[in-house]
Amino acid sequence: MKKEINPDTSSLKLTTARKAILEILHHSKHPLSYEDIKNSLLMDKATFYRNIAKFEEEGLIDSFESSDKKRYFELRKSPHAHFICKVCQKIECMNLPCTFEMEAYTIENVIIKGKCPHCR
Amino acid sequence: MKKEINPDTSSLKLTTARKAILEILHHSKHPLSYEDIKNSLLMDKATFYRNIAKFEEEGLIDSFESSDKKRYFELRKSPHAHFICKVCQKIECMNLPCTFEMEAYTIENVIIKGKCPHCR
DNA sequence: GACTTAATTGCGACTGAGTTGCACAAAATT
DNA sequence: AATTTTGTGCAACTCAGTCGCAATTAAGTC
Ligand SMILES: [Mn+2]
Ligand SMILES: [Mn+2]
Ligand SMILES: [Zn+2]
Ligand SMILES: [Zn+2]
Repeated sequence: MKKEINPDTSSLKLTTARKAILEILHHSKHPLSYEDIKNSLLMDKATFYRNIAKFEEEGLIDSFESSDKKRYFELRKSPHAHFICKVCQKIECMNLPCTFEMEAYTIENVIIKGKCPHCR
Repeated sequence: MKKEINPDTSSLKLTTARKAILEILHHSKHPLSYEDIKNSLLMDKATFYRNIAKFEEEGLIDSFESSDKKRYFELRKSPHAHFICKVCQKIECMNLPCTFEMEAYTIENVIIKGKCPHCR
């Protein structure tokens, strides 16, 4: 029997490396960078980034760049904005709907930067 | 007579390099990266980035990172969000107020990513 | 104007997150 | 089992941005 991550749409094999990445993202309350998790990973960083790219193509995860020049990854869930503190760099998932009146645009990602309650 | 960029708060000398950067930013309708303007600049890129850092300390300009891993700069004006198209990478200043209910947070920057009217 | 000095600059070397080429390994297909 | 496709480790690479340092320049004082 073929083991796949998303049998309906995907042709990705469910490898040890992929399971490890998805497992870690699954257990995190906020987006993570490669730096954040490299010590928990046995795979090479090229493998990590290549799998991240595949996951993103499949719509399994989302990512964005922070002000620290790193990319942050999380499993795709219901759309929500992210807050990045410019002082402590902490990233938080914000569960406010924040609708914009931008008819002609497709919004995929909202990032709010500023100072968190601790840092201001 | 002392020539300063912002006589009240700044100790920055008004050099040719600084005038050139501010002049270019002043005439742009949207944020620019170093890449965007390097051909119009005579200064070294180290000089450019060092001056950008000073301007930012002084609150003269704002910046943010796009998905293309470049930083974009613009003169500080009335607060507004930016839209970045994930397909064509075009950056637009959005003049919608978009208020969030985030009492304890200080919002300095809002970036919306998605697909622009042309690309979706 | 000429003199002084701290701020600014150009240059080249460096950094570090992310990417790529390639040969080898593991699945899947026949 | 042989072939084809997909995934992996390793090392080399890319490229926006940074840094150390010696040379230059803006601005204050005479
Ligand atoms: Mn989130
Ligand atoms: Mn703007
Ligand atoms: Zn903070
Ligand atoms: Zn577009």
